[in-house]
Amino acid sequence: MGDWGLPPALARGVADLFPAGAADDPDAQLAARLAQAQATGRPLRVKLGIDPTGSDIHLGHSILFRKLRAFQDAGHTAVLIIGDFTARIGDPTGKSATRVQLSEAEVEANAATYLQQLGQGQDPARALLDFETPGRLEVRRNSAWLAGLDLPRVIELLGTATVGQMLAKEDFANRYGSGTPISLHEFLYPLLQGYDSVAVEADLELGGTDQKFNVAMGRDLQRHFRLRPQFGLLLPILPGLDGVQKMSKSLGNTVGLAEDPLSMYSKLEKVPDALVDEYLTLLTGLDLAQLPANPRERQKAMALEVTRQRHGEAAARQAQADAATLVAGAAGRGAADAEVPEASLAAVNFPAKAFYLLSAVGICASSSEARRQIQGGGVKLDGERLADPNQEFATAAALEGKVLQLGKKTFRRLVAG
RNA sequence: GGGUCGGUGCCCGAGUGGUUAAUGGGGGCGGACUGUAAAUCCGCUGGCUCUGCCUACGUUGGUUCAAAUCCAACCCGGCCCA
Repeated sequence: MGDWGLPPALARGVADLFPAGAADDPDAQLAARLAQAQATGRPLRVKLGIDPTGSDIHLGHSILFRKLRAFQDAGHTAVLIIGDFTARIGDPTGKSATRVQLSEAEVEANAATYLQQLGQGQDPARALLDFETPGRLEVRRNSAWLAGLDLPRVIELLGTATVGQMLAKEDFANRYGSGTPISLHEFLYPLLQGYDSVAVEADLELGGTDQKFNVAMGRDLQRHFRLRPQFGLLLPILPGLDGVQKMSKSLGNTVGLAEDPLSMYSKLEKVPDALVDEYLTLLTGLDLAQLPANPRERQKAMALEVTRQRHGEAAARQAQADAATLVAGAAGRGAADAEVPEASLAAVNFPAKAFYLLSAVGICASSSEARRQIQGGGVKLDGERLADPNQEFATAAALEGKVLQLGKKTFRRLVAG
């Protein structure tokens, strides 16, 4: 990755930037366009679209928001597009199957959660985006212009792309090649995303590297509608905690922004060594050269910094200390001192057998699973291994205040209703 | 619309009348080891307050003492043809 002629805060972690033509051409070189914006006093409109298809934002998404924030801080306008309409089609990118379509209500609820997690109405010091400074943020919903498109307009859009172009797109090509169904409406998705760029008159669109096709489509459409085509600035796809696949909720390898400090820290401090520097680059502003060379120390530094961004210095330090205590195996007293999520005994009917307790308290997904975990030796109560799934607890009083542990990293302090 | 092949547990994928929650692999979880990791080894991987009872092989019916396995209709998909 070069510096692309951009200031460090904007250039950090960039995977691709296009077009990249003559250095002094503000239509072909982002650095030149930035200079032009500076000179004319007209900030750039930086577009980032998110489809509210899930309920949580995770670190994989956050790298895009961080970049958007960097543009805000440089004085530009972030145009955050809530894909409330496109979410109902589903972006076929990266999908091996047609996405399930969502209802309007689901989409709305997700959108609200997203904004909250991005920092709307939250402490500005920990907010991901700048919601405060006037002129730095526009939040738009694409149903505003997409829901009312009439058929002639849709046909016009469809006429700007060819089947060949669509099938050249990797995801479609794979699916077509392997005989997996592709619905026609999925071809519409890139066009609609591109049309968003037309509607908001974007100067620049941010996206993951997998968005190149869609971002390029935006340029084509803007040209078609006689607008100045946007730049595309692409960031790497953040690998998930497994270090192999991209971070994605459905793969269960995510760290959510809404997670508590302890679980955030403990997940991050054990990412594969090979990933640590990438996480540092994409998720923090730390100078890699200044960090200790020892991989374990780098993991900790990364985990601490990411947790700090979200939860503040004190909470992050506490999480680090707690994580050390918990994992040291001192589950008994040690864990009792640490910050352990609580689990209510209110829903438990006594007398309760051990396996039932585990599921009733929510630490295991089912009582059968709980039974297996106990039999597998993975469950401890106040540091003592439970051996018998059928062990009975007569009353809640006998359990209150104790810490139930599953494996090495799942703890629940039992509290009365 | 016609022909043909196919729809199995989180995923892939065996299984074609009868010990069975259903071979194997992946993934996941747990144990040992370790740097809280990786690699390796071991165990588990439908549900239920469970020494038993439920629900499962696209859907619905049917044939059988007995079906994921046979029959029918329907739904969904791939490919070829139109």
